[in-house]
Amino acid sequence: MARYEQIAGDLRDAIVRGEYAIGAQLPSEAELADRYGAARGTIRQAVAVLVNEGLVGSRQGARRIVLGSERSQSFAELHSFAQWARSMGYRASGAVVRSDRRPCTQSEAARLSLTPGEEVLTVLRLRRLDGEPVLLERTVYAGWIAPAVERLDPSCESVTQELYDAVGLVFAYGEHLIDAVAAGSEDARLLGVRRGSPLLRQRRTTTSQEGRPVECSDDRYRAGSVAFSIRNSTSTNPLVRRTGD
Amino acid sequence: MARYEQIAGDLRDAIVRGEYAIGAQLPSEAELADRYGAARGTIRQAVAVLVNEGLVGSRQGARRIVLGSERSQSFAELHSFAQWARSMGYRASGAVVRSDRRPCTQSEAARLSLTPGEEVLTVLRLRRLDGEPVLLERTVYAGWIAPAVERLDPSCESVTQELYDAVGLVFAYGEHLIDAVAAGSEDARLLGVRRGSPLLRQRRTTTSQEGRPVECSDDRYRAGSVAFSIRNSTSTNPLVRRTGD
DNA sequence: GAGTGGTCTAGACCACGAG
DNA sequence: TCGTGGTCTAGACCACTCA
Repeated sequence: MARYEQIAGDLRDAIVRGEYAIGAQLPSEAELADRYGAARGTIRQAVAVLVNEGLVGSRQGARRIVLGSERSQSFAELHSFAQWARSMGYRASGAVVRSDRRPCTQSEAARLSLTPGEEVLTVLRLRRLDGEPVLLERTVYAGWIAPAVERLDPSCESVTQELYDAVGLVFAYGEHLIDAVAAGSEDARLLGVRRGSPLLRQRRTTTSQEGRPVECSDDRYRAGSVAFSIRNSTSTNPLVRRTGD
Repeated sequence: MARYEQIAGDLRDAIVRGEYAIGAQLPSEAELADRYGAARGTIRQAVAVLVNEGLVGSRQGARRIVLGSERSQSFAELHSFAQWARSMGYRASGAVVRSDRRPCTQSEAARLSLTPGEEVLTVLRLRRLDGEPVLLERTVYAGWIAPAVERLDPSCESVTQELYDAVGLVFAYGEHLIDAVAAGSEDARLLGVRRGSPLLRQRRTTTSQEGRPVECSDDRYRAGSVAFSIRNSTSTNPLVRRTGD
């Protein structure tokens, strides 16, 4: 592990332990450099990690301050519902409801960098948390990955994990659009809610390490089962409002 | 403007103009350093901006690649509905429906770093986009900022802007919890939707530059009016799933 | 093995904040 | 005014990817 990661971890632990209260000042860069025997650049890199996590606030001229003390999830595995569930202590399961090959639409072609009409694989998957249905995924896979997806166990726990094991595919980058929709009749039936009741929708496009679009998906969570959490600051802001589209 | 910001802007423009296609490689750091006459560190800082925006992907050992080409919003003003609306070409308006002082609850005390029972100001505000009601804000302000909030014009366009002008307060940091809920009867009446219809809810806590909690709010968007957009990668991941709470 | 990005150092100057 | 974080440089070594 890199030196700056160790230092970041050390500082994070101190914050989580409550050694620095919320609103309290962190030591200056010079002092930290001294304490850890590292160059100022390394210290800055370490503190930048905490700033990105939203635990620490930073402004030119003033000492850095502690903003929060809650340890967030390990971020590395957002795309895997199963891995997230496990880390939260839930038992995740899933089942393929339907699976079809068909030519892609215009908009799918654009989102997956395909030529219109090229074949894609669509999969409807129901995901459960401790047996409770919470998520309905309507996923469109690019044709080139379709065979590997079709070979998967329909009730496998983690598609992400299985695809990595099978063909070394890593879901590296994602774009997400989050809004609320009313449950359609199929949604309602499978998720066990009333038609028209609120669902949290996450439309995403996932890309491989090489920048190749792999899948796009319309995921619908039962209301009350899951929320998305984001931390930000005026300077670094991952969250963008968009008009519904 | 800093040198690295200029370079980042230059590269971003080139990507947006399509000079680098999606999936294409960016020039190496050495080449960019040469081209811009800057040190490698400065180039790295510039490229890091694009990586954070999700436009560019980066892995050790391989050339950086272009992931997307859509210009995201200027991020600096997330907390201001009005400023976001203006930048999107909409006309924002707002009106205070109700405003009350009362002792804070236990959970509000925790979220705003107050002592239980301390007085807070609660404001119910309806926000419109081009005249259409789209957002209902139920905001709880810490007592120390309440007087400034009460002096505001009830129909002022941007609370953020007005508070900055009036008392120099900057909303610097935020924590957000996003989920979907059914419209209650008050929600339905004010937003002009049916009771029980889906709303996108954003619960947030906002903090001043000094790390002092200012307000927490329950914001509900009419479905279809707005979506939240997020870009991420396996290494830098601002988005965290949480169980509904 | 060559090229590339990731880490780290040591030092400089500047812009901003707080007292 | 002085301490602090923000920017920038120049050079070094390492880990990784890819042909």
